[in-house]
Amino acid sequence: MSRVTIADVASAAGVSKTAVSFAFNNPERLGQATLERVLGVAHDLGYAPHPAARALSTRRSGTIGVLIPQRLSTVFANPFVSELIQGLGELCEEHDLALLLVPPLDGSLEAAIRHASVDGFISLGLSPDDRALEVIDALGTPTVLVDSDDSGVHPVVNVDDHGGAMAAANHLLALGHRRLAILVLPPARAEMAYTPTANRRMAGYKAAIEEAGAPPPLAVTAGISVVAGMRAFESLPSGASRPTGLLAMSDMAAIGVMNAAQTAGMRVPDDLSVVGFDDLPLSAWTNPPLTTVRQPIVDKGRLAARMLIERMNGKSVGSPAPLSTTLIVRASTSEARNLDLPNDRR
Amino acid sequence: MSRVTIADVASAAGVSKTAVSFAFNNPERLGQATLERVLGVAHDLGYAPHPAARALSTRRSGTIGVLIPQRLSTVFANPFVSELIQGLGELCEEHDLALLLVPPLDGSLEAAIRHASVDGFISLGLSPDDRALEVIDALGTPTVLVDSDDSGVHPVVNVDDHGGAMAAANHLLALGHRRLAILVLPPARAEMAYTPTANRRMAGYKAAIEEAGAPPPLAVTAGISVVAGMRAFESLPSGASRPTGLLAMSDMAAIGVMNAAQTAGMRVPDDLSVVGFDDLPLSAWTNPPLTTVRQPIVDKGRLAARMLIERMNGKSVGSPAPLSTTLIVRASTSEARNLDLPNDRR
DNA sequence: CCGTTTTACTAAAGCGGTTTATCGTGTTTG
DNA sequence: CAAACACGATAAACCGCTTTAGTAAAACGG
Repeated sequence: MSRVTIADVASAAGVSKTAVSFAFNNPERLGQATLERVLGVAHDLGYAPHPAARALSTRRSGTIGVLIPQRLSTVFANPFVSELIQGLGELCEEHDLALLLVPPLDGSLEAAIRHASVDGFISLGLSPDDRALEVIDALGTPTVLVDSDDSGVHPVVNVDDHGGAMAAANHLLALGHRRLAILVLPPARAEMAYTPTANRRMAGYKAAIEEAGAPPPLAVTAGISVVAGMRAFESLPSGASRPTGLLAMSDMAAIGVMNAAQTAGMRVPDDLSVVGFDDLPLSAWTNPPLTTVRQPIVDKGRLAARMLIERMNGKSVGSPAPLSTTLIVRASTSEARNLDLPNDRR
Repeated sequence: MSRVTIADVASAAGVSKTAVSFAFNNPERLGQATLERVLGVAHDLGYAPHPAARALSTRRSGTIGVLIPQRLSTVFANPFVSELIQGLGELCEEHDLALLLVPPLDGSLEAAIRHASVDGFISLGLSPDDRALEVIDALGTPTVLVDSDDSGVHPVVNVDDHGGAMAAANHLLALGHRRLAILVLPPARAEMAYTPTANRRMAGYKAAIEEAGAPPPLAVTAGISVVAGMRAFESLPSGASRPTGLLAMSDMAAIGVMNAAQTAGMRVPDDLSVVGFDDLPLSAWTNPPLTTVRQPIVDKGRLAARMLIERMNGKSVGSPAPLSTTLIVRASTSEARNLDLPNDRR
């Protein structure tokens, strides 16, 4: 039982393949009577154009691809991606597009890109000089970068990471914290440099810390997951040099830190103040509710999709201004109490 | 600047298109020398086979589709889907498959199915007599149903909803609760009946309640989101007939109820005990941590993908036994205190 | 009533690959 | 030395659809 093709419909309706095709794509070129007959026959036979054949012919697949730099199981453990997809999805549905998740193929994102039948790509967290983007350029597929740097070749959607990070650090500094630790986002792909996002946030944290004249912070790389945050907490120094304030570049890691700290008998925020980044929906319900930097993730997805669709339609679009971030103060931060620091000039 | 085709490579290497194709798909049919030359030229030119052309020719797209019965923005607000995708993703990566999200096209899931270029479908929460599945049958695309009923035509992956629901209800009943409310999952698609999952859970709740001789519960339909849970709480009766125990069919709705209850000045679990369903990762960190029924969502995704891949390879597979569910008791439930019920036979 | 448009429909050429059947060549075999 | 046989490479058909160019018939205009 093979699929019903356009030829089947054509012969059943006693017309040419062209007529059947016109019935769907160019109805005004057919007479009223034949149009109805063809449509009727097609419906009765359950005919649907073969997507690949159509894509080959029209050079359009009706699909946009989301480049996932890591394993799906890693990436989807972070609600960030779900949020982004909500935004992308809204636009996709509006424009009748499907969404293809493109994780590395056999470990190679480049290979995956070549195999993906899409009209455009959304890239997540890739540095603009990533090899994967060279492959895309060779293919000529329209692409919009999310969380990257603007190198001029592709439009980029970013948020104000620097400002958000500064706000987070300033918040802790204003509460009197001096010994700070930073949980740095891991590289998007193995053996690569830190992500552009991580660099900007780091710069923001450091700018605020330096400006306040506080000692340089401790930086630890932690994956974007609760368990990674828990592990990161273990690696923090204890005793007198123990940090009293922690700046996490992701809410997930921040939650992990709070968990691990509480398990270790510390109180949050009394013994350790924690600030996250993202403001995921769940961060409002953690215990204690997380102080964090809100970034408009869904908007980001919406905007990126809108820009990509415009690019796919031939319009050229530039990178918009970074979307703004806001510090959301909840209960995971409080005044530094034990100011018995060696380097404290009280 | 058009894409590099197989013909370009062929003429550049001074061979036929066939030779180039063989170089990639049937290397042993080419001489050592030509093979290397062709591969070299192809690499230099940055050649990659056009996915649609390849799909048309081989009748394989290297993609599996996930049927999303509602809008992406609705569905991805529920971490359940992320979890499932983690499971699906593991198998996809193992088998070099991409994942296509297939939400309704212009409101029609049937139309979306016809447009999707996939080798198989994973269906979420669709009743086995859903019209969308008829379209799939006409297409002959291998399909595995998740959270459905076994009608014999497609393999189904389920968890023990009935047992899990009974355990949840028995837990509340054992704590002395008698006035219970149930938050029912909404239909998968607008204007349709309740999902098979909802029916099984409902049956489980009711069986336990009847067996315990408690009064029939109040049932309210609530979407799978925090705000839906909050709204559902508002619609519950207050005063003397106010339920003391609430059985939610999803953790998200349960969290919404807890939030709304606390906002309304009630204490959880003292004034209202809440049991969820799913055991999402975040449910362990809510305030208070949620008592819920754990279902192995990632396993479910893995299993469904494994079965689908087998079906795609021509093997016929049957539906496995429902995966087991476990009651996870946390802090959102406690003994019923105010037993001043009208219909209580203390 | 004949030339010109319009209308309604079709033949055939792609789109870019894969695959079957075939064809020279040089090597082995009877 | 002719026949058989690998071996290496290719021509051409095919996958299922879109679309350009073109044709026959009907409508129109003078």
